[in-house]
Amino acid sequence: MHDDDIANIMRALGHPVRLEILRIMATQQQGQCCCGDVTESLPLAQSTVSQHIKVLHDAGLIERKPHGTRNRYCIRQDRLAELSSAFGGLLKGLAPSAAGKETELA
Amino acid sequence: MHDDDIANIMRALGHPVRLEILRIMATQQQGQCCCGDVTESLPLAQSTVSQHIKVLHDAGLIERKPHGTRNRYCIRQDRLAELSSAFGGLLKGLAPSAAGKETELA
DNA sequence: CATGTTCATCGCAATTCACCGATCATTCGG
DNA sequence: CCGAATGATCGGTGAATTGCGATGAACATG
Repeated sequence: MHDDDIANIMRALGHPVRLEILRIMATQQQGQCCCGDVTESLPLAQSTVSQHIKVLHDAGLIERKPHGTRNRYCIRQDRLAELSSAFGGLLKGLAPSAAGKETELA
Repeated sequence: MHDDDIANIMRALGHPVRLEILRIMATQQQGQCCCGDVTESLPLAQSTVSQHIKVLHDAGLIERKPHGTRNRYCIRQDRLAELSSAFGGLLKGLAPSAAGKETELA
């Protein structure tokens, strides 16, 4: 995972409403929910919620499964895991005296 | 740490240049460097770099210590630790079937 | 086929972001 | 006190983001 990817995901997570949307999705039965469920739980217009969902989807954080007249969304745990690992790597790279660790080991 | 705080930090980290700046700071001797060091390593104007540094500083991710005619910046490891913990909590809350874990335990 | 439901998408306005060059404040060396 | 250096900040431009209501596409049902 490159900086651009990490930054993209971070930006997608960089809005309180989107964090809340993810949480709502996680709380739903079987981790699945549709746009309406989210809209009900938030003081925002349906179009706005749909936009936020799109941002999360574009970042690859959620998955869309068309199902009849509505869409089911669920969190992509695989991507969360990837992110977690990439984030860990990032933090490690920023740790004190990570400065020449690789050459030390070489 | 609330969603707003997390989102703020995520947004600060949501730009590849800022990730790179943090890395540059970490690579520097004693984890300290000044604006010029960063500017030298990036194909951006000094004012732009200064802007990005300000974003990181506003997010509380770096610390500024005026030192003579220049400013020394360093990463705030304490804040990274906080973030790491908050991020972990976020991921846990998004994990599959985190849906009624608290009521289960209660 | 007509109707209702669900939601993505399309404008649109207001705000924020990213980048730049120019300027200003601070500080060190003579 | 003067000039050079460093870097924050200002003003401006173009692009992206955030919010909204309205429209449109896809589907289920009568």
